Amino acid sequence: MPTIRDLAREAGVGVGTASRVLSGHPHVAPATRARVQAAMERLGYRPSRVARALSKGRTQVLEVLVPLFTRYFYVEVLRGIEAALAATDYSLVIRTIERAADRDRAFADPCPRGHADGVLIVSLLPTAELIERLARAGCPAVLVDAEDARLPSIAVDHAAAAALAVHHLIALGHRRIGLIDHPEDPFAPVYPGGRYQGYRRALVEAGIAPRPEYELITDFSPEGGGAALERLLALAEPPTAVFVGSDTQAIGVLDTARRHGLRVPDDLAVVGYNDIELAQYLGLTTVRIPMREMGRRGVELLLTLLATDSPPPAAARLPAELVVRRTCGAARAGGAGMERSAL
Amino acid sequence: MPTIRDLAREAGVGVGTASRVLSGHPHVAPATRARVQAAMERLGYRPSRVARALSKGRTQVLEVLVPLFTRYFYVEVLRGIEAALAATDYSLVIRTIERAADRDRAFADPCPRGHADGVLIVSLLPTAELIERLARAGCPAVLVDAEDARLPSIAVDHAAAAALAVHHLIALGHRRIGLIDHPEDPFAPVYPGGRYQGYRRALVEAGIAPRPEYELITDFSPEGGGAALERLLALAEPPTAVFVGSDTQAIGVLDTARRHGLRVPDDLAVVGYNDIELAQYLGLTTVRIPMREMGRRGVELLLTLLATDSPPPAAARLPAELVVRRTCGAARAGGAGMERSAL
DNA sequence: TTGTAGGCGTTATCAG
DNA sequence: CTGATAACGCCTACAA
Repeated sequence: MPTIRDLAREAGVGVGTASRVLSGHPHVAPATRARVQAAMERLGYRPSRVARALSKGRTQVLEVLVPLFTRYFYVEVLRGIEAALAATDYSLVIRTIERAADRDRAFADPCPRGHADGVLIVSLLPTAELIERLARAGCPAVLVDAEDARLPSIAVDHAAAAALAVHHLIALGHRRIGLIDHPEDPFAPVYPGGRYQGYRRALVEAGIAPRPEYELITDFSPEGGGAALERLLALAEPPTAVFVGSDTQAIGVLDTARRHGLRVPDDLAVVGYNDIELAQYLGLTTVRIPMREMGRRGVELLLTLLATDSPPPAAARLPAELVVRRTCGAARAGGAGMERSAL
Repeated sequence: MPTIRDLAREAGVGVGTASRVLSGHPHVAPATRARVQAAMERLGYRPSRVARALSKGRTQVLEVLVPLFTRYFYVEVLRGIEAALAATDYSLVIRTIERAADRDRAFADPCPRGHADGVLIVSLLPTAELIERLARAGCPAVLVDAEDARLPSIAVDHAAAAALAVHHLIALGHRRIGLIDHPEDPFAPVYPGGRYQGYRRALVEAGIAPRPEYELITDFSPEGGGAALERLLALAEPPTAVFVGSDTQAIGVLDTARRHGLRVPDDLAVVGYNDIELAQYLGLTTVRIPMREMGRRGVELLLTLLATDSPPPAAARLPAELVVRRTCGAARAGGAGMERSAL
């Protein structure tokens, strides 16, 4: 592999000049520039990113810390990040945190001496130690789908989003509304009980007394959702509607309802959470969380921090949105699209 | 940020010694090693990855080129890659190729002068130019879900996998079998018509004459699948079974069938392709493609190339597997699990 | 076993 | 406008 020295020799110029044309510096004679470019072509020369990084103190790499690669939610966030980065010349290194040990390892040394100019922390709560370390290393970081007063962030008010769903069910006349939720990831208690709080708040605001037996926490899976519904149906006075903390669990809820001969939404109204792709094919009414948007905005914020000398730390909250489909019983009369019929 | 020089001074040793304990070199006196480690602790010293990379000529970074971040298939492959890498101290930089232009840009400069020690190319066919460039740069590369004689690869025989599905339908007594497939990604014609070939081959082997009007190519989406089925149903003699080139399209097929009052599998048997997570909840019979496994094996192969001096180029083919569920009409009598009932 | 010096490929500084 | 030359932080002989 030719180095910049080879390039300079080939072009008959000094390395300084060669470097200048590489970096697109202005003060180079057009003729000289052309000579160097021709030499580049001949040699098939490509500058070394690492050498450049060492010299400039910038790697042109952003790192993202994200839990559970597989989950649709995170993939969508990543997608937003990726899209926002495509236009820039930053590379993206992704680090998945699946176990608490991973978290500690990743948090032990983020960009500091590492290879990244900045970090995007998704749905994870940084430890005080990490924050301190980042600050000391002058490594900008932004939180996505998480909040901490010490760091800029792009988040969603999950309590408000959940309340949206429950208010909707109340408006449809339901008084007995169950909650089927999933536990927060143990190592990522980003919004402890956010949805639960929103659920409770909505009930209270409507003057409905919460019933503890209606509030269930189960696995983040269709099976988990189905099992929870079984328990609700076994009650002396089962709910007439359920708010499910994830569309994934809602799949199991719908399935179990159908197996019990319950008509959705007539016998049981169901509202999910997240608005995964599948939701529309199930006709699932759900709360749309702006996943890609959060990723995109997170990148924008981080790039701003990177560019600006005086980092303006900010905390933005994106709105969630209720998507009304078939399973809540409030579908608009018209438009019998595919979304109305899958279950 | 302290450098290795600060560390050496703090520990009262030379930089050489400091470097040796950092790299875990053997010839260091235990007492000296302890002193250096204590100094590391005090200073909160972290070695610079870029400096090390420049010096050693190794970045400890692997790059993966993958089309369409969003697609379940690729996410699964990435997941396999990620899992295999978690145990190592390699980082992963992901580059998504969404447009032909992206492809050219990424192919223009892979690891060569870049920041990666090796490349994983997923479901993409490298140009001759890229292969040549990789070779010249001594940058190992492996193909995942793609094949090229000049590069080691981990792939699946999509024609054989498709034949698996069609043979199954034939064995169930079907003679009129339709094909609903999606176009290969225009810039990634990895297995041109692989599924189509398998479909045709299976028919021919069973002595069934192919009917061109049964062979449809539509969008990679549920809507695309649904629309295709509409066309098949409009035929004078509609098929009694369809093999669908992706589970995503099969979702639309099932939905459309139901809307037409067709019972699946009695009136129409359906077999999908890929075995996405949702397939089990739809009771969809499908062909399981070992997505994660391909990713994992790809990494293993690449790491071997990286470690070995004499790169043993290999080409492995992983077997696909038919997953029999409800939509083909061959479900086993027992076990009425959730998978049997979602539609 | 340990310290010193040279080099990895660029960029930035500073004379010319 | 251009050409040397000193960093950048680390690793690896080589010498002690």
